[in-house]
Amino acid sequence: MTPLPGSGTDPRPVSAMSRHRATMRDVAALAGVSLKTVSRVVNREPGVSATLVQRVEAAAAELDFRPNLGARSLRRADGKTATIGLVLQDLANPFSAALHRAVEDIARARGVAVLSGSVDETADRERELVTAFSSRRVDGLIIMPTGEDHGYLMLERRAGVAMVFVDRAPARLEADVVLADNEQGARDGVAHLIAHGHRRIAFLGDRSWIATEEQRYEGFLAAMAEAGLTVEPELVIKDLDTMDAADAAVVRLLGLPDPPTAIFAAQNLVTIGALRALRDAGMQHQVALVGFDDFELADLLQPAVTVVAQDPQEIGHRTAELLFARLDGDDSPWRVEVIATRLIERGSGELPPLRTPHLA
Amino acid sequence: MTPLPGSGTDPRPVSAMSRHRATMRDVAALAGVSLKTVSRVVNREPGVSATLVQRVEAAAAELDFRPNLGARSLRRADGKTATIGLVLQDLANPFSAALHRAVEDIARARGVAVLSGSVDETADRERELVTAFSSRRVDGLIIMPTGEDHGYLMLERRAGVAMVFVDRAPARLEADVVLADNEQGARDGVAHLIAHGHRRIAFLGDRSWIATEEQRYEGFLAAMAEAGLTVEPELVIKDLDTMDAADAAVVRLLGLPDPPTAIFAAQNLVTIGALRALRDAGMQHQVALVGFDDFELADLLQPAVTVVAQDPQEIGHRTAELLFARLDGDDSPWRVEVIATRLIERGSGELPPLRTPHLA
DNA sequence: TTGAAAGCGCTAACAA
DNA sequence: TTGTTAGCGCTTTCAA
Repeated sequence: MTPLPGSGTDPRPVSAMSRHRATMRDVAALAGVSLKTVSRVVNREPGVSATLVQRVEAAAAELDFRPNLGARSLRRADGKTATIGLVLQDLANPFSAALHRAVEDIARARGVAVLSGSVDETADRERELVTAFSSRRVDGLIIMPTGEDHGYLMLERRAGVAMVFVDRAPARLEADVVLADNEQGARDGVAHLIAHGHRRIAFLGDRSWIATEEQRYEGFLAAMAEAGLTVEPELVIKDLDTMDAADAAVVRLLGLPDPPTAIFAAQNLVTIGALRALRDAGMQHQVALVGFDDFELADLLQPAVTVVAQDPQEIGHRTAELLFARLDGDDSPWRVEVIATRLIERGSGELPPLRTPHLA
Repeated sequence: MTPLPGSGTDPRPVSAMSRHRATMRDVAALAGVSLKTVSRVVNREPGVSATLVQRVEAAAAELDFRPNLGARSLRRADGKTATIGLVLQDLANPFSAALHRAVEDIARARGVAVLSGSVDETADRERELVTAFSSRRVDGLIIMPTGEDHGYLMLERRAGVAMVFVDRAPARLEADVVLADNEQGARDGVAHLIAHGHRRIAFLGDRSWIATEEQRYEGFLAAMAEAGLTVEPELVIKDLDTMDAADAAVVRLLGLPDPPTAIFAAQNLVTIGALRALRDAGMQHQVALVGFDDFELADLLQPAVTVVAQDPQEIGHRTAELLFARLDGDDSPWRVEVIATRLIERGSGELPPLRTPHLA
């Protein structure tokens, strides 16, 4: 038996050892068995005598053997890499980060690793990421989609890659989706403002081609219609793609001859931008506000902020579970799973309408 | 030339096509060239005639060829997978999430994908994650370390895996590290409170075995010593591992016969827990507070919260750049890069000391 | 229960 | 400029 690099019988000092990673061959040689026996032990296949199992395991430990999953998936019949890809809009966004963590927890329990990346609402980057993951032969994809045509994913699907969409439905592609009940959530939030006496309610939205935004706007319209209220075009401001844009929009609203008495902010960052504007104008106790999506410290502000909360953890768990069900062979028809939202009353949404000067 | 699955000449409907991914062999056959020529074109090696380049590219596009990076790295001399592993404490934590995004941006520019995972301050999970990444043959590792012995990473290093630590230095291992200037930052924050007249300053810290916590505590001690102030043991509370624990600690402090006039909160969640307790006690305008690490909405609270801000984006960029420098062959001695912190005065840290009843 | 041989998709080394 | 052959580390298939 020849001494192997890294083995205890290797007389060279650690620093002089070659950059060698032990392979199954090395382990087999040290244990005095065949390659296939090592493979059997490593994969816990039955039918190896206890003696050999022990000898192989000792040799593997001795050499710090780490099976090469790339080589394994290359050879295996199912080609599985035990890796999935997660395409998010922005890893640093709290909603995406919470979702990411939830997916990780489910994946980890199955020994699956997660590749992830940010798309920043750019269809090209979504394709780039999918390609990058695809070249690494991920078993499945979880995608928060951007853009108007996801037909390109048919290729991946045909190649046997499982996929589930999250937060938004894909365009032109039938597929599994897990999303929050955006329309109902927005409807609840706006109805809450109406119930507190508001009639002039402003709608502030993110980029309107994002499906969730569209659905939240629909919810706003539905709640207004249900109450027999007309929607004033001057109070609907969309395409607010930054906090500052939302801030500026609220400044504009407050300067109207007949300003809104309440604001429905349809997204995270839009809500925060609106909060800043109200605070800077000293109007945070005069104008009611309900935001879509909860955020840290909403309860510590004055007034505390009433929100329609999504449950990113639940959404992430359900998404990952659906993906793994597909990987396990579930071939039932495409499913759309809708996760309920929850209205959290904290104060800002319960402010009464302010009588505006010219109405007084 | 036989029709290949997925090719335009394949008469079968899409739904009936086999789950086949085109390989270089398929592309070679369709283009009527050898395997090696396809390899050359795919890898943009020089010395292929324009005609063949075009023919190969057309065939590759036709078949939706995606090179298998796993197979490539298996065969290549350098064994590179164009994938790195990122070990964080918690993907959902805003600091970790911002760092993650910064690393992603640098990696993406180089065509490198990022595997990531959460450790939750558990040494075992750190090892598990490193093993999982190692089995997938990542080229490099970025680790936010936990635990008291990182000697086990010598194996990875010996196998040629580059590694850089972030946020904290590893234990018992010489290695590259990028971290915030925790001691100086804490010192600045506490000195700021002292400059505003405070003498009885409480220190609230996270789990004390975390290196950053230790350093921040050292900074606290240094600032106190520099001002000739004695540290009251009853005002030092460590090992606050949740927001609620921090909240409870502040409740306890406020109930002391001689409560502190100022609080230095050495970590993110600790700061928020302290804020809640002060607000619930109605003392947020009476007790000064400086927190370590900035957070969204700190400027919107009343009073707005003075913090020692880290720069997670800068930290992430520098870390990734250092890792890639190592992967590019930089073999200079281990480096410790310290990123400066910045004191942001917003109000809570500038409150004057409250005269306590028994001193009045 | 164990092992030998072939080959997954790709690139290195060499040949034409 | 293009192609042939071998083999990366592993699992499959088949034989002993």
